[in-house]
Amino acid sequence: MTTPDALEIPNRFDFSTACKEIYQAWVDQGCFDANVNKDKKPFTIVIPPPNVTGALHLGHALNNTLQDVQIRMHRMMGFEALWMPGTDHAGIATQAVVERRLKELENKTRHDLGRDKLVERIWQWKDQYEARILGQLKSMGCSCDWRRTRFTLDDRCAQAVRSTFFDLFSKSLIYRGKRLVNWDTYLQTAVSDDEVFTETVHGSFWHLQYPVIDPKPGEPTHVTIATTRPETMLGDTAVAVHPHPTEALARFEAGLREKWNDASAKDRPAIESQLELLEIRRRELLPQLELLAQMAKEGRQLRLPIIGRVIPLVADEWAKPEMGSGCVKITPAHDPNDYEVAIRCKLPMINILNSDGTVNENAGPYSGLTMSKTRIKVVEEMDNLGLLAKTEDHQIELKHSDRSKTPIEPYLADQWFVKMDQLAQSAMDAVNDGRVKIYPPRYANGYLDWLGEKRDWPVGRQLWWGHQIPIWSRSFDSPEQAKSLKFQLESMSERSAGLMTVQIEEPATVHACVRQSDPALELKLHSLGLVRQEDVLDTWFSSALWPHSTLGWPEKSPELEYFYPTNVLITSRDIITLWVARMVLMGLNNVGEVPFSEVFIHPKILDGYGETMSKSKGNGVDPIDVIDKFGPDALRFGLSWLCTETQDVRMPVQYECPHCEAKVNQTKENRQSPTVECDSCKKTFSTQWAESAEDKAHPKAPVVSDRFEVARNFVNKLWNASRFVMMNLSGYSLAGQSSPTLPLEDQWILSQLASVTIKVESELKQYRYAEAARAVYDFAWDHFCSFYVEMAKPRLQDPEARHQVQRVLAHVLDRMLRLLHPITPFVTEAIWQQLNKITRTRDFVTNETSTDWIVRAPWPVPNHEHIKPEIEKQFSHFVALIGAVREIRSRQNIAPKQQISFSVKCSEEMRDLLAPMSKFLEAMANARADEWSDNPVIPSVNAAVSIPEMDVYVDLTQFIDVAAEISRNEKLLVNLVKQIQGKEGRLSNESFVSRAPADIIEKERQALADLVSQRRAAEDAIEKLKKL
RNA sequence: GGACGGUUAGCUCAGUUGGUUAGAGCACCACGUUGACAUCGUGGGGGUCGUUGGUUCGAGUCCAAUAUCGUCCA
Repeated sequence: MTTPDALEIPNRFDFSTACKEIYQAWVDQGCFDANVNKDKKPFTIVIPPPNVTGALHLGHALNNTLQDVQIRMHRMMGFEALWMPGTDHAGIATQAVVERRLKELENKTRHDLGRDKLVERIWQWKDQYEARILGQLKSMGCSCDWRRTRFTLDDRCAQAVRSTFFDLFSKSLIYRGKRLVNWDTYLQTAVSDDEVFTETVHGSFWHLQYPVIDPKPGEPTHVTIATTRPETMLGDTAVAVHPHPTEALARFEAGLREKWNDASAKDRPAIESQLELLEIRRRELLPQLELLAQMAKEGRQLRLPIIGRVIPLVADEWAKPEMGSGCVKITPAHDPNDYEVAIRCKLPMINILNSDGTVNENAGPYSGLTMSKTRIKVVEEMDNLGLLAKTEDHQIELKHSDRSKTPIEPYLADQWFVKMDQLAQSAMDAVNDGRVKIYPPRYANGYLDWLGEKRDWPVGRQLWWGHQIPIWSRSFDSPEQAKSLKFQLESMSERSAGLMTVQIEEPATVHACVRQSDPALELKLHSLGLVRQEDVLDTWFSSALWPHSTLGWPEKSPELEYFYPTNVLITSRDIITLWVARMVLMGLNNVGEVPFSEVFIHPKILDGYGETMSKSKGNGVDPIDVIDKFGPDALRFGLSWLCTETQDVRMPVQYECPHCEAKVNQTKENRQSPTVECDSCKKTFSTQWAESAEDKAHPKAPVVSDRFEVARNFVNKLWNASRFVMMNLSGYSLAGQSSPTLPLEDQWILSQLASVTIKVESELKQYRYAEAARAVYDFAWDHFCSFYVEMAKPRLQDPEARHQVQRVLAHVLDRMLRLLHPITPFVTEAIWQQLNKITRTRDFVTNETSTDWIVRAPWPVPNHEHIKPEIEKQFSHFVALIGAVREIRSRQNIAPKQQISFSVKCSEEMRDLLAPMSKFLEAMANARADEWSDNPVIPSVNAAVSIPEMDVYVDLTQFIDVAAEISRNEKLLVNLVKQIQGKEGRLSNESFVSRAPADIIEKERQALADLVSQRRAAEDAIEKLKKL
């Protein structure tokens, strides 16, 4: 055994070099490898695969820390713990990033490169960022089984995707339909609703007039419609009016009155004014609408201005008599509601949009103009024709593409859908009956509400980066031709082998779905005139399969058998619907079991302004910056410390100037600048936004937050406490008889250790990370360092006591390290290695030999026999006593080196308990106890302090600062009087005495008596002091 | 418009079933550095818990209303 002296262990944990070595050793030893092992129970987490769009930020760091804590804890508990790593191809997000760079750096579009070349470029990007992401995870200490690393676009995921698609298609759960697409005219692709944001912009409400063809006497010559998008009139194929406007208006009014009844007084005036407007509308507009409804029934027609097309006036309930002019223009190809009307009324559909955002030949004279130019021209022309009735100002909620920030042009396109009815129901059932538990439970609402809508899932994307839809199609003019092709396909051997399935989409399109990549079959289909669908699948389609595709599905692999269902999914709340819900329903559909039994939703990390961190806002923080400055353990402990149940984490961040290390607050102004000038040294540094060579020439400033200082300090404290223990273990041995009764302080720390062990485990199992971190922080800092280690110091000098105190120190340190290992893996491993050099037997409860690596050490099992509430209570007398003495010292400004003495008035039991601890009072407060008795000699000049069951008299004969002592007592007196008044008031309250529980009343009485005696003591003291 | 969450010390946050004087870290003040740790130690000052009303012997905690901030879904 070698015991290091102070020089051998530095007084700082050098995380920058140690962590790399430790991590490599863990990997080399296979510490993170999980294998099918029937002797152990599995514990599995699949990582929420980070997008390969860019590097990880602090939100990912939080997410992955929380997972690693669970994995490491369960691994120590003896589970076969598998953390499945991987990344997500992230469809449009990644393609958009690569396309943008292509444009910026080479001034090329994706069409210049072509599909294959672009996809190749994206793979290069993916390789680069995947490496960066996995590197970040490793720096954080994530204990993933890297041998199993997967990617949502790799071959095995592709197999899972095709099998799933084939299965759903065979069950008729996938179909093609019309859907309004959010067309991004800049990227020339459709973007999903989730990739769209709305912005209120200033716009207008134009009232246009369409002439009636051959109006009869008494009939209007024009029909007025109002629109915010006049250019779409070029695609109008009808104008609709409600078939029964009077009834519809009455129903609307009834609804409004009902709302008035339920409304609060504040909201009523608004409804009342609505009702008034309704009355005017009834008088002035309704007769006209009735007339138009009649005309619609008669099949009257209108002439669409500019284009000259004859369009019908139709009766349809979509036209709301309470809205606008009561009539509505119908543009089926650019509005989903109009599309429905067109289906009901059998109207033609005319698309006027080119993919680049210009209007096509259907737009007549404006063909080739952009939509916005077309709008101006249309309005001008309508005005010239005298058909522009009026123009109103109007605030419009305009959709924009999140990727390109340009306005969305909506139009209807063919789209593949997954039918959600049964699938959604299965996922709702799983949560309702508790097979999947969501923590915190309130998040189940959003999940259930969203699934409850059972909206079909549009899965096609007009992209090149993703899983291409495995369908080959051919359209015919007549249904007979389609049927004949279907027959031909169905007689092929591949169909009978279950490799292909065929369906007809009305009226005359044949779709063949192919189960797995099969060039020969594809060639055959091609020769029959079938062409593969261009679209790729929504990125969430492959993500939805992640828990089982990573384990080998569709094969019945041993891993799938053993590790599935996984135990918990840890993620953030914004993808509960997009991802969590879909994993549940796909898991149930494909494997027949839920993918995980628990879901933990953790808080989000916000910046100093309460905004979510994101790369585009420029307020993201690279966890590597934090690791470089504070170390990975501090990052992890800090994030766990902040991970409370209800609060998002607000984290103001600063640039750290690379020239002078001063902090520069990150603000809304500077967070997107490529360079920033330091407030204090006035030199310039660069940021993540630096692109030009000139900007990059400035050194880059890391972005950090002082919210990690708590954790950094804690890691340092832990390191140094361990260092102290190790420096004092010479002669240590676990062997040898210990005294039959341990001294109070030993029993106390062992009791605290057992309690904190129970608490940490139970909190972590409930995903209450902050509580667990706080519990272990308090134990390590306050209980172990501030008291136990301090009390160990005199005992280590005492040959009689040394052996015993070493045993307890080693035992507590060993277990504390294991308890902390899931949260702070590196520093605990580093200490463990040092400790192993001194001794391998440290746990006097189990007598076990310590493991080579703490990562493989057993999770500490609390020793319930050590828990002694009465010991903890007794110890609190000591804590109170030392506090009282220290306060007097401080108030009297007595130099620390100056010893003082005091007497204690207390019971015999208390004397027997505390007198043996006198040496600690000398060491910890430089105070000597002269006497412990029920009637001590009281020093002539003293400061008296009353604490529970004791009166302490500190001898101030040599030190008295009368003024300070009077002021201390007066302050105390004020406080006491306040409390006494409160208690007296309560106890003299008849209803309190008669209704409150007896034990509460007794407690109050006791407390009051105590306070009164303290008040008398303080008053006496003041009186005496004033005489001095 | 709907759902959910926040509002407690200068800042960032805890506060379990309602029960002594509402806690922590940072910041602040005073004192302290010849071996665990100044990324430290000791002590101190500082909040009546967004507002209003209610239930109760007793409310930061339960209920209602209201203000305000945020998130998600329409």
